[in-house]
Amino acid sequence: MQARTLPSTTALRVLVALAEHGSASEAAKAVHLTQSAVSKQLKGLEESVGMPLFLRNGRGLTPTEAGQIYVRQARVALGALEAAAARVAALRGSPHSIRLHVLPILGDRWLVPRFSRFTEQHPGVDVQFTTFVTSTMAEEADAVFRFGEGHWPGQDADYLFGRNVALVAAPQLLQRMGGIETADDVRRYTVLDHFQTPLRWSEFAEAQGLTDFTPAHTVRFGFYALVIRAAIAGQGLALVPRSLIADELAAGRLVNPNGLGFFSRHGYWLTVPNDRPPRPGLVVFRAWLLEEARALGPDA
Amino acid sequence: MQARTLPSTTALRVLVALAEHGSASEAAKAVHLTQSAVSKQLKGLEESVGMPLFLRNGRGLTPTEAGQIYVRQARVALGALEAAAARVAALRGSPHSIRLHVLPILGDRWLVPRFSRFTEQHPGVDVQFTTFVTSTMAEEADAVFRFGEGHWPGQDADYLFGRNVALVAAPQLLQRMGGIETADDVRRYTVLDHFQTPLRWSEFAEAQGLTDFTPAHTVRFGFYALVIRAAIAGQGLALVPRSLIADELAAGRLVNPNGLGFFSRHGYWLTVPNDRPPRPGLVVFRAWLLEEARALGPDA
DNA sequence: CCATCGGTAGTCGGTGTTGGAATATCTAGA
DNA sequence: TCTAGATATTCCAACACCGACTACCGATGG
Repeated sequence: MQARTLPSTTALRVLVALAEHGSASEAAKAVHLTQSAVSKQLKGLEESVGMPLFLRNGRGLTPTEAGQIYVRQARVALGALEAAAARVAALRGSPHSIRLHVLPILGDRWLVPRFSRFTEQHPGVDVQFTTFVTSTMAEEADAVFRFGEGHWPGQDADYLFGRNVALVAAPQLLQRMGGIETADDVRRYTVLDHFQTPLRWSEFAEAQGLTDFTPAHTVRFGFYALVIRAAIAGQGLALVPRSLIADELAAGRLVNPNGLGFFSRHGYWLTVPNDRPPRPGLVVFRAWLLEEARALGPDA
Repeated sequence: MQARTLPSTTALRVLVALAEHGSASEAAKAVHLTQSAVSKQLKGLEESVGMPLFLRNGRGLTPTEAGQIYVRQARVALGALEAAAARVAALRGSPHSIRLHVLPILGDRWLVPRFSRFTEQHPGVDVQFTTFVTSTMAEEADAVFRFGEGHWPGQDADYLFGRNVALVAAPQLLQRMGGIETADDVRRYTVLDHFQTPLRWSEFAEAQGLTDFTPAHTVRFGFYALVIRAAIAGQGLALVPRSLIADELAAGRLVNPNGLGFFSRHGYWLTVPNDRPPRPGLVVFRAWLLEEARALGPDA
């Protein structure tokens, strides 16, 4: 009943990772493959589809219209599979398995890098991650990472970090555009934004006492990873939680002119439904997570 | 971000085929693999999930609770991929590619066996099948096979066949239970039914002039293939369009006691949306299809 | 204009997966 | 117990896939 062979699941993961990271090299890291493999997966997929899914622009990859369609559907497909795994795990009801719903940027930049330490300390706890959003996903998870002000009905929320937001840019951009001394200088720049956290720039303007804040140009992205990527590429200014870009600041790929930034009302939280007793594994995980967050310091 | 490896897409197709056919051997035919490969795919899937997905009862396979969850989600995943292919094909807009939405039983038993003749005669037409139902699927298809009375708003419908319904049973069952002379004898039997065409038995009773028709027992299935399979296995009586079981009747695996049956108001139709001009390929396909249907004879 | 840098594409070889054929095993039913 | 019809297993060949490496391409900066 099938005309051609269906794409493999790794091809789907590659596709989604490409869309989220905008580059084969970075997508490769995310899916634990090499750039070569990612490139070939994409090529194979494009051949089977019969048209290009991503545009090569010498500076990364951007999805074509067909690519966007495929990415969206790949997300649905992968989400379905994760949901199946989650529901079956719930069926098994092992008290030491927990299901987490993680925000992509948080998983990539913060949780995964330090998660190996947790598995070393607690080998008995089986943690299942999920990053794809399907309608029922949030309810099925034992704990959900969320972005917001800390109030969600029916949820106990523990603050992790993310309120300390820094204004960052690529050093070359600042050099070219003539530096940033005060917040007012920001007006001359292109600013980079994220669809789902659109309040950042108005919060920034408010915190800096700026009125009539209208940047020269705004570019929006669907994924935070792309915002960071664009900032590194010198495409504009970004507002990013400091803890997410510690590496880039240390390496000098991004700079924080004059220490400009602010404390946001919005941050990253771990939420647990308060209508059911927490699983034993979850208690352990939450304790570990909060300890890791505390290690970032009081102003994270 | 993924704990274990995700199932391959062929594993998903195998899973769905298993659920629809209830047997590894038949599922193998449906997905164009051998029974051996199907068995191994299932085993691999169960190992990665960590619990059995199907119960082996010596007479086929029936899904466990976990299996049902996985089958449902696999269906969603495969549907998403098919939708992606369909939407991209629409994007490409090749006038000679057409997208069909086929009922599983019709595809398996009627369309696929004779479809090779079509591709021989019309190599230029690229036909894409879809059997999985996702919300938007029916709208995206250029033509849809439907079961009903022939009236759908906004659709032009051509009758194919399926109104000539036969009462069938396995010969051993009749032998054991003492044969069926008149429709009245049916009351003593277990009858097999399909969730989505529940009117068959009441139509039958009405056509035979039976009042107070309450069979000894009713067993319902989600797929018509399972109804036929159960009938062959001697689990009860079934009402099936004659054209779908010509092979079984000819081979004696099923018999039609006393020629009992009736002409239903419901049959199989090909419907085409009447709000857009049909694609060139579709015109060719429809003509071919109606010719094939006419070849079944006037009483099909 | 050229060198460099950061990225993608292609080639080659080893490895692991997968499917088919044949066979063993199991179960229900006579 | 025997048989028919199903599933499970074993062995093997073919293939897909990944990784390392190299080639290549475009943008950028001197």
